[in-house]
Amino acid sequence: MARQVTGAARRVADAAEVLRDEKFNARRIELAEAALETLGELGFARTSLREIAQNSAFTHGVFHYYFSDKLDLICCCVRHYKAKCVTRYDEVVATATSRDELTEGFLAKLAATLQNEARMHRLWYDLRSQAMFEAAFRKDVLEIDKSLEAMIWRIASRYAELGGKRPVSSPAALYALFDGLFQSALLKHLAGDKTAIPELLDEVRRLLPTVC
Amino acid sequence: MARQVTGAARRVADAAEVLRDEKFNARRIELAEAALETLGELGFARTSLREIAQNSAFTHGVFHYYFSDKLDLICCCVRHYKAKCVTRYDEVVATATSRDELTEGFLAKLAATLQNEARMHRLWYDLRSQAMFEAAFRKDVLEIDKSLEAMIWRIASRYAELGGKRPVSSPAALYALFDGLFQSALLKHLAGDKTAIPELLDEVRRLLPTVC
DNA sequence: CCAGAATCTTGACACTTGTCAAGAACGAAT
DNA sequence: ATTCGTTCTTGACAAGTGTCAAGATTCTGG
Repeated sequence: MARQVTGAARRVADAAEVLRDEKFNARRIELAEAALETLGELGFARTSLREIAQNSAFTHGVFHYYFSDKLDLICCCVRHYKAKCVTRYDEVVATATSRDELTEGFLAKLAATLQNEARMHRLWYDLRSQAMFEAAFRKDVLEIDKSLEAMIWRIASRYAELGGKRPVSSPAALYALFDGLFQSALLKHLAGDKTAIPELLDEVRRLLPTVC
Repeated sequence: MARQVTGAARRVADAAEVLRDEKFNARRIELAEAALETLGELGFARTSLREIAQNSAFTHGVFHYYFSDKLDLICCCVRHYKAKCVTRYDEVVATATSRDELTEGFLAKLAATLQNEARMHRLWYDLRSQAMFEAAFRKDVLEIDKSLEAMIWRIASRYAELGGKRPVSSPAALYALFDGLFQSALLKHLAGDKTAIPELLDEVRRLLPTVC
């Protein structure tokens, strides 16, 4: 009987703890999201915790309550960023019923991303470069890179399938190609080059049928 | 007569000034080279002028005598880095007399670069990312990117020529592909992945005949 | 309603940063 | 040898950094 009571109490306590953990985690993500704003604006090198706090509804002390240090915060940002990114094209892949439809859906999303989320993406490239110096970032970055590669591979596979073919190169090479093109277009776009986006689209439109 | 004297004096003075300028510039490059050491070690975000000075034979004040500010120094570093980089494969292109020879020469240089100059190259990717945030870097970075694209194109053209073919894709796409592969391999290599280099070589060996 | 825990604010700390200026050391022309 | 312009060193400055701890505030279970 006593054991049952303690068992029940334990369960209640556990549930409470889970709830607290969830709340804690939700807050972490809120903070990470706020941090991503400033990081996307200034880049890793120029972003300080106080700057992040000032551009958000929080005070700089809160960040140390929820994160052990700055790296911890930024790792959380990177991980959170991932979840948003890697499913970007999945709807297009799922709904397209022809090669043309897939192409146009892909290109449209590509252009929109470059246009509207340039800051988030330059941050991604920044952090991926940081991972070459800072070991703490590597695990997460490599994982995201893998997810992005898989994402591109899903598009290419579907595209090939719709044409009754198979992709002619490896997932790694395909990802390298598209990522390289995107990165280059992003830089040009940020530099004010109006032709960057249409040229990327042309290039991809030309490339797709030759690689899949 | 007086005019001739002043003319001669002017010429002497000019020569002296040119000499001083050259010396000044040589010093700038020395300093830039020293800075590149530390930048390659720590990355842009973590490198301070004092750190650069401490890892070199100079004191931190000298840098302000030769450069107007930190950005000026780093721009000089980037520009200097370029000169070293863009001719890396030219000898191979010039001397190879068959597709195999070109392939093996290219792959050997690729592997050596990844092995021995990883720090310089991660710095390049770091600075290219910085250019997405800092407008002052963009001009130089875009220019270097163009030079690297041309370098890759020279290899591909020669490779195609040796097989009596023509490259099947644009210079931009080819550069994106190889740069993307290199960047990914570099990150894996720095993360301690022993297979990164051989896998890159395999990939490139497989790719070359299909793109040219 | 109240005690104790969770959450948040504030201000301080030790340290690093880029920049600059005063002057020392040096070199070359007179 | 002296003088003058170049080159370099040193030390200081203000601003900004991550981190932390003491206390205020808010939330919550009893």
